[in-house]
Amino acid sequence: MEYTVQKLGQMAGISTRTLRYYDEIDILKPARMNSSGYRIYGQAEVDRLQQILFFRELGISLDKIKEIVTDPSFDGAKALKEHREKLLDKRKQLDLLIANVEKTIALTEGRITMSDKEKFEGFKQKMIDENEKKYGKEIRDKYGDEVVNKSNEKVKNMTQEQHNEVTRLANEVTETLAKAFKNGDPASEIAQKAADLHKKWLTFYWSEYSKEAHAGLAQMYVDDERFKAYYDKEQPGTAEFLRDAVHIYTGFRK
Amino acid sequence: MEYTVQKLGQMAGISTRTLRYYDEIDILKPARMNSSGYRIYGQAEVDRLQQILFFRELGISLDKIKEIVTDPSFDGAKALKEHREKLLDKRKQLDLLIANVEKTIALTEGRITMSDKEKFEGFKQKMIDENEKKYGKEIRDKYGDEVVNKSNEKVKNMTQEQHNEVTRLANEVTETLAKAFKNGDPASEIAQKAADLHKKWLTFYWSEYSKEAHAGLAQMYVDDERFKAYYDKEQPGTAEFLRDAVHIYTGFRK
DNA sequence: TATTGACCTTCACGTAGCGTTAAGGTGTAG
DNA sequence: CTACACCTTAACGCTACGTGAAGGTCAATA
Repeated sequence: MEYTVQKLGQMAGISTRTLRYYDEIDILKPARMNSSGYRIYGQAEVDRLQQILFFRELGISLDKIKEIVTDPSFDGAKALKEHREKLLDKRKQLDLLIANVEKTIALTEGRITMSDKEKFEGFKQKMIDENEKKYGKEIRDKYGDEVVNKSNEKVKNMTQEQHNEVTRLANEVTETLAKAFKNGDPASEIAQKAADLHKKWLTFYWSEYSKEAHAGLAQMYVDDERFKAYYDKEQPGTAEFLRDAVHIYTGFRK
Repeated sequence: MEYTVQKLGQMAGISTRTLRYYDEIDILKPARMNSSGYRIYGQAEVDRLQQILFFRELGISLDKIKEIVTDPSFDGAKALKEHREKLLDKRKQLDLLIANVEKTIALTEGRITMSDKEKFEGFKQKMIDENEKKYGKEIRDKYGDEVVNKSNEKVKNMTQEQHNEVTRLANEVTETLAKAFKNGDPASEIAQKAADLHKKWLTFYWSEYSKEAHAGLAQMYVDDERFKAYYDKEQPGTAEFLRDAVHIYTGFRK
């Protein structure tokens, strides 16, 4: 079977421009050109393109892909591992970014009061770091130990406050869940509220929240006897009920 | 105080090129030019630059930043929220990518046997999706329901196997932890092994693992009575011990 | 057979946010 | 007077293509 740019592109779900570009950078050359200068691809090129697209989906640069697909002795596994490290770093960065953006939103929305603001030790630390970088010792001489000490103190306060809040939330989850369980529908409004409270409670412990992780944790409550017993102690079946509610809440489908 | 490009750049930790670029795109103009055409910045420009760099660190494009810092009535909070959504999408993508890269590594390393390969329903589904996209109905007519059914069956097997494995791991965590607790040092080799096993156990429930989340969960074991009791039921203090071991394991410092 | 319309080709500019020469003027210390 | 550090503008480079523009090719149809 032979293909022109457009046919191959349609098959692979990529543009003709991309194919010409891959030709240009010597990553995928057509099998031959016909008499009119059209690019003609054969089966071997289709296979190679699949490889290329596979690696591309892993976010690997075309340069690396070129090495992988042209040199058969190239250590693809090693490249993949290095790539994984880069991805993990990237995610770490991204998580920090998200946390900072969320804190900023909270600040601008005024959801956090003035005294609360100071609780963002990390945020403040970041500010301090930045200031240090920008103004060197000037600022440190001016505020120095005072700021650091005050800040540490606030962290202690926050921990105390957080603990109160998290305990309150945990109770609320239990209560709401018990009520919801009585009507028996995990999709009901009150059951969904329980799932939402559960999420809020969770976010005190998780630096980042993801629906997948939340759904996974809910499943864990059922799978692990130790946790299951806790949720079931008042009314057997509550663990499953919470799991179902959370799965609906997170949009998770088995 | 007045600054030339280099002085301001050093203060802010950015290059002179960046400052000229910001001038070029009208995001930060110097206060004035001196007789030789040098850029001279004043205090107002320093403040503005700080704002710019702040938003830049949040990963916001210079275009958006321009809107934010030039138009004081611009809804910065809204922009931030939109930006947050983009970041969250990005992280979702990234998580998928990482999962796939890790699966691919496992495959190429042969850590997964042939029969195990088929357990990657998600992976296989991805392959199927790709094939569908590439070859349309051809492939579905050919393999169609057969593949789907077989695949679903495998998932069930996997779930069963996973459950066995996770139960085994949970026991191993408990045993190792009990042994480690006797010598009392959360930094000891055996305590760290317990933390490692705990991580392995966790990864059955979390689609992504992060040290922060792991450390957070460990803290949760202590803070929440319901969980604390489980860990402490054999030997009081085990929950704290596990938390300390995990915090050391993850390199988490309070 | 001429025309239409869908296909193909090669340039070549645009994207974001600067890094990096290159070529040349300015400021100041010795 | 000469170094040498600083400043300027101009312009290409980076990724992985998208998006025309200008023009040739192919198959079907009037």
